[in-house]
Amino acid sequence: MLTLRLPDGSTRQVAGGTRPREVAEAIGKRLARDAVAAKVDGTVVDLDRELPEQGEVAFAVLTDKDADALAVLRHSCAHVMARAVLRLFPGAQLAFGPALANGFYYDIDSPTPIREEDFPRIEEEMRKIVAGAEPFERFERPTPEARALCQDMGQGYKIEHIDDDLKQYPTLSFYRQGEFIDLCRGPHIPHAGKIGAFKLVSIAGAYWKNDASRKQLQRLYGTAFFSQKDLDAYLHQVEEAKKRDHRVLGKQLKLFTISQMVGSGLILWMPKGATVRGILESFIKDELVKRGYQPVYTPHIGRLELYRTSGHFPYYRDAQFPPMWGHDFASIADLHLEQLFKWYNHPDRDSTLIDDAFFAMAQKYVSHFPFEKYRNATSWLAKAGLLKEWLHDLDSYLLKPMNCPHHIQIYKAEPRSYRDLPVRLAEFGTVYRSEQTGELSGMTRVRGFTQDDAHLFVTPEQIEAEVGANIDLVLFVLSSLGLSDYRVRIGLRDPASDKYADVGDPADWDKAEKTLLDLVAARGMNYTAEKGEAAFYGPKIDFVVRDCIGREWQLGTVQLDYNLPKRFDLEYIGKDNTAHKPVMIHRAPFGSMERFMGILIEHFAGAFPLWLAPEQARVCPVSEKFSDYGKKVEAELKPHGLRVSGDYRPEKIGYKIREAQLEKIPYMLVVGEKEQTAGTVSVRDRVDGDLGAMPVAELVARLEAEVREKRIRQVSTATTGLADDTARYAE
RNA sequence: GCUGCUGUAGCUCAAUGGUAGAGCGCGUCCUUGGUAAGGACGAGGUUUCGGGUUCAAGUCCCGACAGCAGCUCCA
Repeated sequence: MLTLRLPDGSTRQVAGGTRPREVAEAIGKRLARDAVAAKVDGTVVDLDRELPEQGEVAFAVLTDKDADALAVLRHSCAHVMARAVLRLFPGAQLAFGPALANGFYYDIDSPTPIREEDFPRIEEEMRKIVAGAEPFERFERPTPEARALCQDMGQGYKIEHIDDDLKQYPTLSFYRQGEFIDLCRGPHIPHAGKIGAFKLVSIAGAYWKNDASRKQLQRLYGTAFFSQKDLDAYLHQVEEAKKRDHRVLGKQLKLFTISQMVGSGLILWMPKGATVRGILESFIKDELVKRGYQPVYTPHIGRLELYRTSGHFPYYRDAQFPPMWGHDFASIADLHLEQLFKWYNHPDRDSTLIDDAFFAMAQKYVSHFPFEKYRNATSWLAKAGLLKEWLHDLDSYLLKPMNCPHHIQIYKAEPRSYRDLPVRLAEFGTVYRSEQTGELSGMTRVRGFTQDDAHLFVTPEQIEAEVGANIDLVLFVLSSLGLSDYRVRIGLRDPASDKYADVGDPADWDKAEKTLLDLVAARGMNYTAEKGEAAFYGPKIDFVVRDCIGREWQLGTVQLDYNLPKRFDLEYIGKDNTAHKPVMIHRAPFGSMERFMGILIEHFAGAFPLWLAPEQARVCPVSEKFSDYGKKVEAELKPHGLRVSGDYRPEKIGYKIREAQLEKIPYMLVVGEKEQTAGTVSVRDRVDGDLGAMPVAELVARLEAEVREKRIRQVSTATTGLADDTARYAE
């Protein structure tokens, strides 16, 4: 006998090996009809999976009301889509096809590429399959047989998956639906007829096993719901979310622009955007003064030697703008070195061609390069080595990819005593990174950006308090702006990755990682610890938010670093009158002004709270006759530091209101005959509408209070994910 | 960087291989008004750039550049 603990708290005795379907039938006809899957001790299973023989389990029948059921439905819909594709694209091979937070995808390798034009006929085929309402039938095979079955079906990726990841299991499960069989862990809905509505969304490339060195497959995205109504609501929500896109609003509200003449990924802040940014910067600066930071300014470039010492140059070469070599030959040699590597990856290229071009250029410029040695080198590796070595002896300047090396030099500029620590050096430091073209995105991923950066040099005893204070600072900043929809990620090193191979002592890493984990745990914060997410010099705590289409972006960050102090040989004199190594904390509560602004635009849907609004109020005279009075009101508000403008065009009041409303100006000040006579203004609130007339002094008091309190009246927190990285890998 | 899609007026978008259009915005004039769009007229284009096919290219082909979506990357 098996005891089931039902969601209502009651228990029920059933025979061992009973199926959830039978339990549902026993409970009620309607439940049996609506059942989609079941949940046993937190695990979602098919309705036909046998329950344990004995003991006691938590048991629930899942219907279309449960989020878990929706995920099952979507995974099943992925199978339906794959089945349709196999019918229409013979020879197509299937890779992975999981459910996502808002839909599903299936990675497919088809001999004839699938195009968006094919969506209607794939959907048509899917409709037929759904109408057929055939059941999803689970069966298991011993792993060698399972492999053979995949071979029979010509599904090479499934075989590779078995060989790579599933060999340790004695048996593997498949799901059959009509002629379609797929290696799959499940669970699935009882039959395809449960899929009430679905839609293919997009198609994109995706690498097999997420590895850029492997074959690129086609990833078909779709979504599915229990009803057409839910699908329509979702699509509507997606459309609404897109209206908040900072790239759209940034243009509409004249906050920023990007010019191809300046370059892609380089943000030009327009006056209104710059106003918001300026206020945010002042806000942070005020906090930093209170928290014992000292301002510094450092230049935008630095010697290559600086970044060789810090490790940035060797580690992130690809992501940096090339060094400004002091010697023309160096840039040629640098380019040549790159070509050598390319040539190595494409052995069909003729290396003598590169060499000839190289020599022709090189001999014009330089005599102290070991030409003979280079010519006689027998392997590409030897050539690359010579070039590298020679280049390494040359100095140059680099656009700074990070601020820390500069700040470190300020620390080093004077002898430090333990009495001076912690030293907290802060700067809105602008950095440049040559991000891959495919990565650039509005303000959220750019090539030049300003970090609200600071570096803290502390004694080991101070780490806990200082990291803790910085976590608090980030939380304070986020809450000041009403940003509550974020997650906390602790980035740890991945010992298997060579990214961390040469930097730092494993003991220091362990110590640093433990410190961060302990601090966050002590605060009771929810977090995920992710391997391989650490910076190359140390672990970090990141605050991650989502944009309007569901992509995740790191904003605030606090990073602990034992390594750069060693690389730069930093020290302070301790109580014992001997030199000690300080520990560094890198931190940026906003992250970058650009990215933060982009997220903030979406967060407020462009309707900034009064304290941030680039234009706080606009005077709108009812007719030109009252322009003079309007200008008088404007002049009375400005000395209070209020950002006020006036609309004195010969337009009707309705038109002026509409424009101000679309520009998301918090207050519209209507003045006409009545106001002029009474010496008042009629106040229209962006959110609440007409507030009636009031004296100017009352208006000033009202606005000043709202600014002082940094009052937030409207936010748009609902994010709609078209994409989601919490994919459930149910193969 | 990879795969796919896209690139037409300041913005959003039309235009079967045959004279490039609309709405909004902009300018001028009329209108002087009471809380989300008054009216008239007008200016505005090397259809991203470079090649090619064709009697003829915004339209078809190739390449570059840029944007979008996804993948990879992200100090």
